[in-house]
Amino acid sequence: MSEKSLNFFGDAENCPVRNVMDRFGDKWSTLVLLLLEDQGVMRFNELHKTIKSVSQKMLSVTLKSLEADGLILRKQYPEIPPRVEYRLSERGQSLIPHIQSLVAWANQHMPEIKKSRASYSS
Amino acid sequence: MSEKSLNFFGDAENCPVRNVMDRFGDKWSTLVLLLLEDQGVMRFNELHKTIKSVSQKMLSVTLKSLEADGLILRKQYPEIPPRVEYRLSERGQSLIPHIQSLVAWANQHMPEIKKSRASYSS
DNA sequence: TATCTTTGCTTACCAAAAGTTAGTTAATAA
DNA sequence: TTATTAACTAACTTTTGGTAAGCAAAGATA
Repeated sequence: MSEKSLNFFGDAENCPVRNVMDRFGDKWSTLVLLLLEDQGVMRFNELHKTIKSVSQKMLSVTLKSLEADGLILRKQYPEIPPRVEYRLSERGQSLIPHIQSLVAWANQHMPEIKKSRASYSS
Repeated sequence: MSEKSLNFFGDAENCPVRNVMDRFGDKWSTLVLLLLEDQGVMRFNELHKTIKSVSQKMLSVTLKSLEADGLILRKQYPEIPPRVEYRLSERGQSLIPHIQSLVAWANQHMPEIKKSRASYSS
């Protein structure tokens, strides 16, 4: 890092860190990606039932933006009632290990972090 | 993954993915961590000047929560005007590589992602 | 024939969270 | 008298996400 990269910190538009976090810092994106990685192909309602706390609205917003970014693929069958399947794209696949490493770190450190948090307020 | 881990998706409190994203999905945390990794020790105003777009309020909120989680260390000198120094803790250090790998991925794929986004709307 | 069911959404409305801006503080040195 | 530093506060705006309702079209049910 240093030198060149530092310039980015000031500039929101071109900052690589902002680019990551603006994209994956939302409430559901990473969850959907990891779930699709785990399950392969899923329909809308399967996702909805598995991630119990997501609303229909937010699920469809999340899926749409993941599709727009080319991270997942959407396949719609011309049937009624409708059938739509979602799966990871190659690009999405390539992202998974990085998310997983972050999640692994969190799993390992969360107990200590929670302790720190608790003692901080006192 | 599979089996056991899947249960977490439904349950916000214990979901490891939510734990990560609730913590680092905010606008400034990762930026501050990477900057401190790069610079070692920084005072409040140095951070503020380097990350030009952050407001004083959000910078202090961010620093406080990073400190509460034990990811950074704060050293205050009993002077006026005040002098406060921030640096990464060991725990914070251990997180850095994971963030960097995510940022590296983003740098590599952002051009394509932006193309996808642009063509999606049409 | 009428209405209910199914799926994958969309829309309008609302509350809460996050972020912005401007103003305040306190001791000292210039 | 003014600038300095690292905050904090209040008032305000923006963003995010949730709720509840509705829709479309075909097939099943009564």
